[in-house]
Amino acid sequence: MRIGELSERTGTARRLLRYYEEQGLIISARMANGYRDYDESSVDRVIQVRGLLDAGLPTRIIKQILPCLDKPRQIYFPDATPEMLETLEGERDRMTRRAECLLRNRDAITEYLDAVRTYDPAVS
Amino acid sequence: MRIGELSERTGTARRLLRYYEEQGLIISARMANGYRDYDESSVDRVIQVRGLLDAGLPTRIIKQILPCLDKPRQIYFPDATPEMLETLEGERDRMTRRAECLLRNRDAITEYLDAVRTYDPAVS
DNA sequence: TCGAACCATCACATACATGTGAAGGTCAAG
DNA sequence: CTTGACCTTCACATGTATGTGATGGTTCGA
Repeated sequence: MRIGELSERTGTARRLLRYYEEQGLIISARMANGYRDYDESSVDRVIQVRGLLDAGLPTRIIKQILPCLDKPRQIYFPDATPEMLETLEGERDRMTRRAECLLRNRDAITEYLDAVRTYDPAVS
Repeated sequence: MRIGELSERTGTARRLLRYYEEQGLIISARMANGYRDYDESSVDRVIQVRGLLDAGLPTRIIKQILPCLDKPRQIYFPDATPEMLETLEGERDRMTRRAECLLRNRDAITEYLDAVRTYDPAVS
């Protein structure tokens, strides 16, 4: 598919799709006329990337995480250097802390909303 | 305490503490000589703020969330407008999605690390 | 009383993700 | 064959969080 369709299906500006490609987060083939050509899997990939960006990860880190998500994983094993594995461990732990922070604060918001509605049921 | 101590205890640059104050995320009293004066609760507050920033929330949103976290919550109730509550609900849901995304990807990293180590136990 | 270590404000710079628009090529439908 | 809707690259602009440094006031110990 061309960039316009991918853009619509992922809700992502064309500009950003090109940017993600420049950052090595997605890839595209090229048609004879130079247009980018994406396959179906790009849709999920872009959604993944956006989710991680929204959760505060920079493209540099996302790029390192992506190989972990390619499902038929047989390939790309030998690339893993010890430093890379250490980075991944660190990021994994950081993601855990981030998620915990989000859930903790989310629960506080829920509590607050419940309290407000108990105090004044009219506002809900 | 003065800004230097708060900076050390939270691992946050002085510059940023002033910035957070400017954005309405923390407050400080002033000493006679103009120095900022923080109380103990500022430490937790700053750590909260940093966690949320790291998880991708902008200061604008954090500012709206913070009142939910003040523990003796009796106060500040009547401020809650319906629009504010709607915003909070939206952010709460967004935080849930973010956390899920993080955990999902974290698990994929863990799986990957396990697989790599099964393949080549030497690298761990 | 001098110097070091704090503090203040202000301003400019940077990294990153994103917006926007110019200048031009491709292609299909009228 | 032209128009409009795509696509390309390039470049400049923006917002947000952060870094860095200048300039000057305060405090405290040698």
